[in-house]
Amino acid sequence: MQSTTTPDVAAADEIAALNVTISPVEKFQEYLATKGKRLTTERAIIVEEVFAGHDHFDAEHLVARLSSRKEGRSVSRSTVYRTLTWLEEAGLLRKVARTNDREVYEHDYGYPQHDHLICKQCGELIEFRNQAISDILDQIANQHNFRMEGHRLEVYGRCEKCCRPAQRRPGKLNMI
Amino acid sequence: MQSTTTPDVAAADEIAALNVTISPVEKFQEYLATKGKRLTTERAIIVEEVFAGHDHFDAEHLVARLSSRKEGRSVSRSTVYRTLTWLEEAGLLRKVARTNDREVYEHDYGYPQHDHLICKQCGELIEFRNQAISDILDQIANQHNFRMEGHRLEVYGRCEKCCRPAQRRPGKLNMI
DNA sequence: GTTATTGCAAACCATTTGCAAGTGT
DNA sequence: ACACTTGCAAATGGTTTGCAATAAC
Repeated sequence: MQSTTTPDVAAADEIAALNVTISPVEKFQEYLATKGKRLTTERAIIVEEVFAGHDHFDAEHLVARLSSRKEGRSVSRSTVYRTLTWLEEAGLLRKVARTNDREVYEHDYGYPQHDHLICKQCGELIEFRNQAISDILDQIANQHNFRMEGHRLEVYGRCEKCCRPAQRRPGKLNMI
Repeated sequence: MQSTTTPDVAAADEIAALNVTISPVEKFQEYLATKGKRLTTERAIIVEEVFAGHDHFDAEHLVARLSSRKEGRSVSRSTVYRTLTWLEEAGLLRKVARTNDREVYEHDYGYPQHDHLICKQCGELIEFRNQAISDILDQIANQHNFRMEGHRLEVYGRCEKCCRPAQRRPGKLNMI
């Protein structure tokens, strides 16, 4: 998993408040149907694994967790990649960053809109939410007669820990 | 080159107004010096080529323009890639998007801060500037004791042309 | 003369794809 | 039966890197 700072408690409440009427699997099922595709065992397994927590993750993480599972069927790398693509199209996931040359995904269904501060040193993703930015983007898109479908905002820099001149070993997991 | 919509005329004025005291090459030279690196002929050629216009471009574009030049020395693919990395670190360029699996660069020196609307259908990059967003980001970074060094905001969707139901052949250059 | 740099070709590596065997309806 | 899927292994393709020859100071 990606090291992650989860937002404040208020966020958790809001998540609960979101009117998630159907489960991720059902939602995916629904999307697949519109494309004449099927909800196979493998696809269901992947969706369940992905929505078991709400951490950020990349394809490799998923492959690692699914390709060697003891209980139940295991899922191949190709299928993971193929399914991630459908999940993104279905609006269940979105790519939010690129770390260590890998696309990082996170939930886009049943989870409030937000963006990230990304630490160049330790790679930590810090979530933040800001309605004003979304509003401004709507407005800008309108001005340009642009039909906005989504956005990706990555703020780069150094996180609090990595800024403090070496005390108790700041993170130095990845990146330069 | 990348298909690009240049900002309004006011922007051009503002560019001129920016107090660019030293040329990109000099600025690069300066940075290289701090790293004990040298400003070689190849590096100068690359910087000049890159700052000849202010279009968006990717490594491949540059390689194409520089590896087969008749006049003057030609520059190899490796050197182009290596130099792009230094130029980014030097603050002369920044990566603004990823199109067709390639990183897209643009000037970050002598050019006002802005972001882009990216058409998923034709790949066009439409620039827009908005001070409010920058201000909000400053504020958010502060709240998290995050030392912001830059950001990358990509707004995805369909551009005006590609939204209009097929009249005079909308762009369909790349992407899906 | 050192030390950094270039160019070439080979290596990398995340992601994609062809294809034969398998599965859902 | 028929179309969609899977898994494997091989291919892709942008980017990086090892290394011997070359250039900058």
